[in-house]
Amino acid sequence: MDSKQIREAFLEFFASKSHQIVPSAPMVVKNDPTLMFTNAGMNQFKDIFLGNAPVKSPRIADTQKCLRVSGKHNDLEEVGHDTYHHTMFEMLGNWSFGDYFKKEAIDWAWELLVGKFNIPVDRLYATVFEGDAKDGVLLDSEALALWKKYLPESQILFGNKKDNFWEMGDSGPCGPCSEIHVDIRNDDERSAIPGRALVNESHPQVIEIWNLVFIQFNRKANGQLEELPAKHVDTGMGFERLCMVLQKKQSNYDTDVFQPVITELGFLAGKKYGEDEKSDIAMRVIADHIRAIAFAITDGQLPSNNKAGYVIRRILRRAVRYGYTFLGFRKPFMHQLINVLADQMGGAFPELNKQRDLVTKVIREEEDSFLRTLETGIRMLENIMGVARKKSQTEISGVVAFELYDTYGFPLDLTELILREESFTVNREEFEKAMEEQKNRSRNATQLETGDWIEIRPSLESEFVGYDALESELKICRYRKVKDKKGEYFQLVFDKTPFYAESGGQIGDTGWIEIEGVKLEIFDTVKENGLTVHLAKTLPADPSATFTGLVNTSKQLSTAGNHTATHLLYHALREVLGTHIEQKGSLVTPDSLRFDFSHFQKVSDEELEQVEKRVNELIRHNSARDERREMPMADAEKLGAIALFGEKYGDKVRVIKFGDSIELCGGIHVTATGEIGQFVIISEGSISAGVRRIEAISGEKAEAFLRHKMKTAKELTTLLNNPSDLKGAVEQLLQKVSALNSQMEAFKKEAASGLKKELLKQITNVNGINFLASKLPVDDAGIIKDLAFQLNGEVDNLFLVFAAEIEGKASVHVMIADNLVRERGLHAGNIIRELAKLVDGGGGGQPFYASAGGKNPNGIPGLLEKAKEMISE
RNA sequence: GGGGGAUUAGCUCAGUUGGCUAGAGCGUUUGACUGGCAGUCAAAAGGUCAUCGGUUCGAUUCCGAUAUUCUCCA
Repeated sequence: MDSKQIREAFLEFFASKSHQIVPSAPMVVKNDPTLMFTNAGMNQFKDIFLGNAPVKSPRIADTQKCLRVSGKHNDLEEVGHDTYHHTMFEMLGNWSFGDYFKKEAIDWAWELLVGKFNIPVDRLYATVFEGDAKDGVLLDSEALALWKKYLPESQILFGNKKDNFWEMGDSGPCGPCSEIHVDIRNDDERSAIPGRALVNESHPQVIEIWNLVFIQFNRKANGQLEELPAKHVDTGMGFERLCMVLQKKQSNYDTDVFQPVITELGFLAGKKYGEDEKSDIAMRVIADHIRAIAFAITDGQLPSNNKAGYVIRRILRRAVRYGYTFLGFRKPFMHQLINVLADQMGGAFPELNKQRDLVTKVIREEEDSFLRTLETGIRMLENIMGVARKKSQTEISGVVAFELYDTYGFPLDLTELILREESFTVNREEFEKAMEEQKNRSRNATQLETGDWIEIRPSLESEFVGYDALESELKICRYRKVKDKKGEYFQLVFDKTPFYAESGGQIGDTGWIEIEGVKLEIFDTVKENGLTVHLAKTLPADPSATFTGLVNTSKQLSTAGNHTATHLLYHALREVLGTHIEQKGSLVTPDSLRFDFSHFQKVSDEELEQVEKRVNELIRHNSARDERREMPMADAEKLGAIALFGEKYGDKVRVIKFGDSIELCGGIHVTATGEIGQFVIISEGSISAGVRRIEAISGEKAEAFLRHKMKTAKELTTLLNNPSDLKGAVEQLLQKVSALNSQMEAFKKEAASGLKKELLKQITNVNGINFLASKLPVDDAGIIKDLAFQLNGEVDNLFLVFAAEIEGKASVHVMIADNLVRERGLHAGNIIRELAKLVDGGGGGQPFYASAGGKNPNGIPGLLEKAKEMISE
């Protein structure tokens, strides 16, 4: 079976057991502060497990794109070195939400693996939770009994809390799990050492393939477990591993999931996979990472310099690093693999095919930029080695290596590699120490304490009523205190709320909750795991009372205007530039809007003008908002509604339509486009390869902006005596200024040359030196400097002192011919320090030229005298 | 969120006890050589040294803030 058939077989099997098959959620997670990427199949159902969302379908199965870069079983730096760990992988899973439990989960797992996939029974092992005294949980005898139906006891193992008890976090739903392991070693090895001894021992050929989690408890913040009323099943089977087992390979990378990319890579590098351990590792690293990067980008996460985007950038750089070191690539190469990848996986994940060009471009750009970073690092390393050589050291300080890594992003392994070639070593201990310090600093800075939720009344979902009202009666269901470095605040959850939580680029509402004339400020509203959480500095006196929630209407109105304007902008962009425009990001605040979209060139001024004009036209059409809150996804698609890549949508979606602009959107909008009033584009630019950003304003802000512009223009017109052609008048003015300037330059030059002639006459011979000391009638230090340099070029053996009064202060300059500096040991800097005392000032400079200033211009005559005395000695 | 860097010509970057009339390479323009192109040589243009404030006689350089950006950690 090839990988496509395996994926299909899994989904078909569970469909036949009345499971609803759902698409994979995006790999990039939104609305969950604890998670950046989907790292397990259950992530998209977290809301349901937490009880924040209702069960839509009791039985579900899917294949889920997951990304793991850190965690207890996974370290980015290890991926590629073995044959079965990955950054991105597919997790096949089946779920029961309060429906079937252990019996069906185990029976079906068996039916599929043994009955359908024909995995030999003697190669399978199951683990069962042994119980934990501290938690007061007994051995999972139910699971044990079920396994005994299929497996001899010699193939059933008991696992402790670490291996066989699954928890989502410090608190929340949890329960025992049962893992299925498979032994794919050859018969000789199997008879030498029983597979039983190798289960959970990180053996590459005795591996866990499927984990069946039985969620039956809820762990409270105090650590206690309570039995859940509705029990769930959550399973996950690593797709790549399954393919390895079924295709009878010894490595995930030997399956048809990775081989096409590896073959292409070998072609590009001129190497064959399987001939050299080091280049094999590099090829595995790249084959793995290219998938992670490509899917992250299609899910809307571009590489960037922080958060999730930075994780993607680091994965890409790791791959480039391996290609650079072990495959000899010196030019971008990763982007050339996208075509093969898209051909192979675009069927199951169409988003990859659709965005092939963008992915290629973005990766190429990133590769270029990292190769530049490497160049800079290599240059710096060469300097460092040069210094070390001079001091005849052979060890480079770990602090220096750490600086290279920490500040310039130059990886330690490359540092060591390059140093080794030149017979240097690096002090690793110092490096580790510096790293440890950095980690401690970060940890201390991110202390965040969250208290237990205090429940006032039970609630399943907090109902959002803000589409219809900006004011509503509400009750607090639960609250908790959160403490971070800056202070503490409270998170409140209401039974229903008119406050819009930050989502889809639109920032959260602010406002108040009021009781008997007392107002409590809500300073932000956010979404956490599908729950709308309101932030307040303090708690009300009686949290159990009924309040009136009041949204800050003026702010929200501006926000709504900007949000609708964003839709119109998107629409206009597609009209003017073409339908290849895809939204890549959006920020809607009361003050402005920001819209990122895919487009491969700069948007020209003409196009920008056209877009702006079109949006204002759409505003004047005054199209009324046509809102459908519960439209089935299929109908929305038929309507031609625009959806976002990387956004998770339910079966029922909200559709917002203004004229021909139709989008899936949960945000707040004006009732008709006319309310926006006005739309002005402020800037257009690039934020990454193939992605442009437009910033714009609307409504009152736009009006104020234009008024200000007009006022400026009007003031200019007045200043220029009301010319009929303002631009022409300014041009004329500029011309005049530049003509005057050059004239003035000429005059100045003439004056200076007159002055110069005069000064030349004043030169006297003192002690064989051509001496000149003069107070100049000049008010620009630059001219004095100029004169000094000119005279120095024309007169030999020159020693000159110039002084002038500029804006009530003294300015003094000393110039000494080079030969005098050399022969007589004169130093202008030292001399001027002496002289400057006479004008209550100080100064300095180089041996041949120095300048000084002083507060007392009356000292100038004395200063000039003193200069002569100094030279006469 | 915390730490460390960077911001100098169109681009890539130099520029240390604070004072060198701020430089290099590439690119651009012009000229010369050449039948033409490529090329070589010569010359020129191009800088609010990110912004604002402070220290100082004097700041690209030191200090502080802001913006942008890179990088590491969480």
